[in-house]
Amino acid sequence: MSNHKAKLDPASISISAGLGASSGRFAYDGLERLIHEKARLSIMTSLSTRLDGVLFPELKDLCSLTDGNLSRHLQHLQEAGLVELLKGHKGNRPQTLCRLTREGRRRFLEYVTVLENVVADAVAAASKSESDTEQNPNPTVGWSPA
Amino acid sequence: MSNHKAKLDPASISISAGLGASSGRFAYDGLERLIHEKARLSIMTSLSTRLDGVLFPELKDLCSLTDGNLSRHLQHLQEAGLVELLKGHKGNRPQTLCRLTREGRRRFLEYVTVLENVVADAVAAASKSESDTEQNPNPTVGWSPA
DNA sequence: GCGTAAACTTTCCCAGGCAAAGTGATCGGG
DNA sequence: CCCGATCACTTTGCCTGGGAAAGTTTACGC
Repeated sequence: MSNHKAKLDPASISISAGLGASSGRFAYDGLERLIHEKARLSIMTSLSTRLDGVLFPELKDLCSLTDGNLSRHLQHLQEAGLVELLKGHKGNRPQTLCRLTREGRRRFLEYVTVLENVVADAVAAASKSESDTEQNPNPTVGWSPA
Repeated sequence: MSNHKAKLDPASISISAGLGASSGRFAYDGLERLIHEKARLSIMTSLSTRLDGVLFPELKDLCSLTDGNLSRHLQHLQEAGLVELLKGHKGNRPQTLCRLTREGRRRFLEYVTVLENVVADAVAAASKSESDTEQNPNPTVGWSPA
């Protein structure tokens, strides 16, 4: 009677059994930090809808960012080669046009693919739980609370 | 210096004219930091697929996190009331069962809804650009690079 | 009983996000 | 004309908080 040392309660792994749950099933390695950050995700999404570019002030509004933060994040993205900042002037005022680079577009699309997986996982879980019992007040059998 | 050309170029603002871009179209306010953070997003998604809860070690594998980081993030989520940590023991080893609270489930679902919007925006942009010209090497007419 | 391993917790460091201040040009008013 | 306001950014600085590493406690092997 090896009450200890036993594997996990079979019930608890049965769900993932079919998948042969690999090491990091929910690790989402592809969610690179550079894009994932909320402010930058805003920027990238905005720019992806406007491949011809967006001017700094408008982008600021679209993302609801302050001047400083937008500037900073754009620098990061530029250094990483995801966006290009075309600095010109209208009249004599500076006028920066922000645009995705080809690489930026590629990386963003990659990122979004992973996001789709996250959403898919979450939605699958949500729809499954609808048919399930909501929450089991008495989890894993034979498990003793403190 | 002596360089004054005080003439506004109407062409350069024409781009944004059509949309009447609302304040924060791509701000995604609903992406709360607490959940959005990659590691925590992993945790929340994992737990959402297993409402009966997941044991610490398995969760660690699912998310590919180190002990320390998982512990830390779980604490955050617990303090915020999104997860509950049921500490018991199997044999005499400590055994922590991690589970979404009802509130956690609600908030996660909310979050995912926003994520779906992000994905939808990105996908819409991607499909649109397929039919468009890829990238215009010569943007905004009448706009002068530095 | 001593080292190793499992199952966490705690501590520390520093990247980086956000806000506030700075810059430099242009416009408006008196 | 000169002073202040405004636009379009850039720079600086603080301080959160994420991640690695070290610490702790109990159990098992030899």
